[in-house]
Amino acid sequence: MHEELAIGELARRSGVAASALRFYEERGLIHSLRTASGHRRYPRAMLRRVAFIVFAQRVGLTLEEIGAELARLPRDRVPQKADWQRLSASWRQRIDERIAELEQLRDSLGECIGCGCLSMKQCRLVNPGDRLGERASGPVRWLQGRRS
Amino acid sequence: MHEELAIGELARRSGVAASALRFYEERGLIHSLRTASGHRRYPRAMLRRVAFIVFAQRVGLTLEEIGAELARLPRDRVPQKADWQRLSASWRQRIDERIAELEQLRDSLGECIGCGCLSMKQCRLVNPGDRLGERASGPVRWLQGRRS
DNA sequence: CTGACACTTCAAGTGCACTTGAAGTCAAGG
DNA sequence: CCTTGACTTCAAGTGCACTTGAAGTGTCAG
Repeated sequence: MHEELAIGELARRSGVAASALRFYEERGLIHSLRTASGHRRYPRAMLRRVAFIVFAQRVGLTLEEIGAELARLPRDRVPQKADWQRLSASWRQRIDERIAELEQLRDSLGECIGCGCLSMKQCRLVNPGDRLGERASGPVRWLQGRRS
Repeated sequence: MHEELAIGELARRSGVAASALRFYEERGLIHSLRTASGHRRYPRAMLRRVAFIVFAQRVGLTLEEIGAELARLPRDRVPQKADWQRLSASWRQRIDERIAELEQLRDSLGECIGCGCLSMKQCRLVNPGDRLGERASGPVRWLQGRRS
């Protein structure tokens, strides 16, 4: 087993397509060293970085936001467990907010959907007061507050 | 207050842009009657239908899926509370699954992100065994199971 | 040396959910 | 009658996250 990974190997191990990895590099989310012939080589630690990207996407961050998070990692050394934990700490709140929204949505099924309150006078879904940590490209106002 | 709504009125009351309403009509999600001059007129019940669409999107359904759900509504009468509840009943499971995923994600923060298990041998995030009820256009394999 | 296959760049295409713009029509007040 | 604003259609554009294709180079087994 080699010390460094080719793009195909990283793709296979991470489950992320090679084209996506090149795209991430273009966007500055990951970096690569090159062989004399121009082929990308990744240190094994890149696997964890790609993992972070995938997880963060599931949490609902855009690639731009993920890039901003990754920029907070130390550049002078390989990130340690504590570094990753520090970054992902901010996810916790985001996840909790999204869970709260989904629970409210669930508990309101049949109540708000079925009733006449959707004219937005008194429905408790109208102003949940939480920001939604989810990529939602659809129309939002019932349930408030655009993509944040 | 008129018995029927113009598109601007429906847009204002629902918070959904008029252009989006026209788009929904094009996709068959909503329908309109026309005045002699071709302007759209919506019955007040359309407000609830649009509400359903917005809510369903927050739950993570695509417009195509929402259209399929709406097609199950009775066509010979205005949908009643029970009709809407029947449709949204299927959301409950979807919401619960998504909540479970988020909880697992949250509880694994720092544990899986920080550790070395992301080489996908033993990480418990790799095979959560649940289908993710979320539009996720990103790469998926850690955390399994593409968009459905 | 010859295939086969992995890799390279760059441009264009995809899917979803819309939005925007152009060009024109309709409705109501002054 | 004139203007203003809401409406109409149709085509094209947008943002995100990639994917696909073309044309070419590198690597390695036999």
